[in-house]
Amino acid sequence: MASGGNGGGGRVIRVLNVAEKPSVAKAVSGILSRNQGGGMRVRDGRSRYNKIFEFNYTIRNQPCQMLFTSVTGHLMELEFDDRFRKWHSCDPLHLYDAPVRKYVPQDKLDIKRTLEEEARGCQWIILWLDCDREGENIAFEVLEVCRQANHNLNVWRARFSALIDREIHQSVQTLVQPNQLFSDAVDVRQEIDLRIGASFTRFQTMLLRDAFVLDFATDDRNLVLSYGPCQFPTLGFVVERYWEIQAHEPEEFWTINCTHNFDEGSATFNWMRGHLFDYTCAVTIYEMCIQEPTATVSKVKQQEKLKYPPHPLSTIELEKRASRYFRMSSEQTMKVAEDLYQNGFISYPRTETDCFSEKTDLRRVYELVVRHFLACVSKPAVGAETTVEIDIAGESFFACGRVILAKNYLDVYRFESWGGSVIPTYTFGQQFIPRSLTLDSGVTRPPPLLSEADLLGCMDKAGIGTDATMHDHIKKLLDRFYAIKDSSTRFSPTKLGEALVMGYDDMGYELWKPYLRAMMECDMKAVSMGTKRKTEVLETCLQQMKACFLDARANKGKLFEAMAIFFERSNRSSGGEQQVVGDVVRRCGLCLESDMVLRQKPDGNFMVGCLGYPQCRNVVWLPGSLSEASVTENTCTSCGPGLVYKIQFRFRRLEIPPNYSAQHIGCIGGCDDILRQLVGICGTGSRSSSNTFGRGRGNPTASSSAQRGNSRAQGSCAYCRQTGHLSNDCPSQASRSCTARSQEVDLQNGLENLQSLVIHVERLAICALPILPATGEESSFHVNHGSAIFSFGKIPSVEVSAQILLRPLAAEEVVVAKVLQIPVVCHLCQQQVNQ
DNA sequence: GCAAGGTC
Repeated sequence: MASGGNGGGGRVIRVLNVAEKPSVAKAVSGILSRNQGGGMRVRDGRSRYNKIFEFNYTIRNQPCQMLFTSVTGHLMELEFDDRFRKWHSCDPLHLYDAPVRKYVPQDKLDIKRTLEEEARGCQWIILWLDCDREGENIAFEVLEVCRQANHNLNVWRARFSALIDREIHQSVQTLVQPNQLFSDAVDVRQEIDLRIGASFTRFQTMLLRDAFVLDFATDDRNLVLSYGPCQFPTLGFVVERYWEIQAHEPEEFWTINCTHNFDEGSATFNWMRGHLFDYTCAVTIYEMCIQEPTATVSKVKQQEKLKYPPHPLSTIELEKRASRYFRMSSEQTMKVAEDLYQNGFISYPRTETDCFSEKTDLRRVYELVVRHFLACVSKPAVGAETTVEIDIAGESFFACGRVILAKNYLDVYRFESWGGSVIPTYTFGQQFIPRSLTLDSGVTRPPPLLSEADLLGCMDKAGIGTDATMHDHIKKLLDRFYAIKDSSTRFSPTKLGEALVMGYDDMGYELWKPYLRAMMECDMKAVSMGTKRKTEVLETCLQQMKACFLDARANKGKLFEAMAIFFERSNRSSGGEQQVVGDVVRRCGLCLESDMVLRQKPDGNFMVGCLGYPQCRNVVWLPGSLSEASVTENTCTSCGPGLVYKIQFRFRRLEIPPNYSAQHIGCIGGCDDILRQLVGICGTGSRSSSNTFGRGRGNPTASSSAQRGNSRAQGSCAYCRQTGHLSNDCPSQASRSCTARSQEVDLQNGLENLQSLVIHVERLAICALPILPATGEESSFHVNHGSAIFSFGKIPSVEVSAQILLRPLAAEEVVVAKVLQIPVVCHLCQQQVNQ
């Protein structure tokens, strides 16, 4: 370490030390002051929680007078400028550009004053914040406050991972500089979370709250329908499982069971085949067994089995187990853990625990923590397990028996058990006649609703929230009336929660899935590693989310439709008008039976839909920026079959780019470039699976709200959304890949038809950037493919709008990427995957 | 009245 500019020689310098929480300030001061002359003194700061410890210490031969205080987590918060704070102060869209500022909230002002006062009298500052990204960000918050009070501070960062003597002494002798990149990554997260959260929350609250009778809320005028990048995916997990259960169709299966009794006892033998769904097949085998029922022992295996104690308790594991064993909510568990920590019984509950108090306490969480610790350091339980296999008429059956030899850790860990079962002794080749041989039937059952432990597991796996915040997100679902928890701590969505997820799902968005958060996490990592710049990530992400927001707003009809399934319309809003039957635009090319007419939806968006609805769901959605539309008497000379009447459009000036005219006479038959471009820029009134401008493939009913229930389950096919098979086995896959192949050939043969390709990509995308990159311009965007993130590199020499996909890449998209010669590179292995 | 992240 360089010698401090204000230090030098033997003169004692004053060093301000700041920890993230009072307990760390106290613990580190205790370690550093031990065996130092003068001992340790404590005095109050302006905040009653954050004391100041004083002692002498020598850093690299420099005698120091150490002042050690703390903050309590983040010192600052990010907020919009005052003029954007009120909900009706601006269009929520502006929250993507509105100025934001960091400020010290009222309840942290006393800590700020302490820091300012103490910093004035010091030459050095050592930042002892936790060594993670949030800690680094807090370090810069502390620094900002202290530097304003004293410009000449010499700044150092202590890196430590445990509050043990050796590590603390070593870290203070090898001080480093704070890491700006780590802090930048947190700045990015904060700003994105704030802008997305506030814009979508205001949007959906103001859109839906007054439009429907939300009977569950006592005061629905003050209800907030919040959206957040963590709370919504958490809700998504709950809804997805709920839909999976709804979609489950019980299926009868058949199994053969065999029992054997003799002097030593009895045994139940299970059929090696498990069960069969084919009754005829099961009956045939059963009859074979009945005719030759003599059982011959074909295998006897004896082995020692160990049951291992649990791993040390992490915060999430503590929450899961308390929920499983005691049915305590994760929020309640964290409250108790916090209390135990405050009273000195357990170590800090929000980070991994590596020390345990010897004191005892009757509180259940404490008992769990202690017993868990004791189990961790105990020996595994030991059992002797016997497996016997028998043969009856060529069919195999097996039975297992277990004797517990030593309970070991199970003695102390009373929350777990290991059942034993005794079976008689069998020898190889032994024969016997079973006591019973039965053909039994059963039905498949759906998975259970998600338990709190399941939900925590899903969040943990998907990286939603941190160990300190997961329980908050779960509680938020309950507080917002998005989900309920039943008496067995299992979660199901409320009508509101289901409607919101359904609405976004019908738009084709996966805003309720964890991919967005995963992508943000990926970007944050890139910022903290220095491979991407903070401004670049912020700009890209917010631009994409703004486009997504615009698109969601243009498709708000889908949210309306989903809400209307569950709730009565309210007379408080003006959105309840009936749809008017409009003028005929053309004959429907899908059902060939009805006319397509121009209509304005209750939410204001325009569409050209088939009068054969609901039997025929052919629809063409028009740009979201339309204020008026009327069918003219002019017909298009290039589109067909049959007459296609042109439409007079009037667009909202502020919602279209300046180089487009607000008045336009256009055609929906597919020839109109201007209309197509405006759809690309402004989005449409819907993103239903029906095609835009009547092109491309479309399963006209795939995402219809009316089909809900059976089509959304996790177990349903990702391609056709039908149940009964997964995407791997999709019967439509064969024809689908043929389509993809022929399309590939078509496209390769005639890349002049690029417009349809652009539309094709758009239709599949979750949200489209409104800005078209210039031809050949370098750009990049990400694609989440299963668990891997792909990035599209150079935009090829065609005009195609950049996309951001928040879901796995479909086969057709891979073809599109291939045809466009877009390299798809795996972020994880850096290999090109579509060569 | 919005987010998520610290911690009291």
